[in-house]
Amino acid sequence: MAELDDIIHQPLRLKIMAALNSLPATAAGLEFSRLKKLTGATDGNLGAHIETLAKAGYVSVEKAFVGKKPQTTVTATAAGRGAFARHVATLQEIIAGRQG
Amino acid sequence: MAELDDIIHQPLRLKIMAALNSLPATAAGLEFSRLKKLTGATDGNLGAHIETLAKAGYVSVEKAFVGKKPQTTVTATAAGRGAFARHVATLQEIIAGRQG
DNA sequence: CAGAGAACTCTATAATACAGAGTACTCTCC
DNA sequence: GGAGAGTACTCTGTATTATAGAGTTCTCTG
Repeated sequence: MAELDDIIHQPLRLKIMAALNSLPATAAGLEFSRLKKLTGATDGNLGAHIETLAKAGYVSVEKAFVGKKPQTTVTATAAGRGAFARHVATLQEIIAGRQG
Repeated sequence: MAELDDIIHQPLRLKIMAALNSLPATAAGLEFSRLKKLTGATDGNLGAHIETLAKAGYVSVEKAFVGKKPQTTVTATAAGRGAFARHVATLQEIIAGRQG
């Protein structure tokens, strides 16, 4: 049976990747605060999971200042989009109950 | 954002539930050894996860003797089928990136 | 200066997952 | 009858992880 990607499988990270993936590849990404609202995660938790994804090379993180406030923007990398697509395909295979 | 079912989300348990769910509701279920082959899990691991699913009321476990060998058959309960269906729906919602 | 907002890092706890060893019972083969 | 294998565990130990929450740094506003 096909193997799931542990990095992506975690619920919060799955949500993050899905949210980023739903954007066109040319889009800028999502800001920290937007992801926080979408996922309902706490600051610390979200930051930790973004780091896990970044370490895996699935997202890139850009820090900038908007006005004088810090703003972190998270974008899915090509590798991240690929891994997400494969993960979803694997999920669908499992869900369909293809046995073998 | 919708919440995933922790019991079902674990990869091995997801595979078990998917395999059981792919059978018609009238079917007898799957034997321990068949599930072991399908999932690639070890005996102990598989037993433990079946117990977790059974405790949650998602599967029922029947022990019988076939010839003189013990045979354990695992069947999805109505609750289990419902929870699995909801879980899959939630997954699909997340994957589709519906934001909000 | 006090307070608030952004985006953390760090710490501590609690829950898992998983492998592997060991157990109990039964069958087959010599 | 004894050795070895198969089924389906239970138990133990380790290692990873998730998560909350506290504390930190910087900046702006009143």
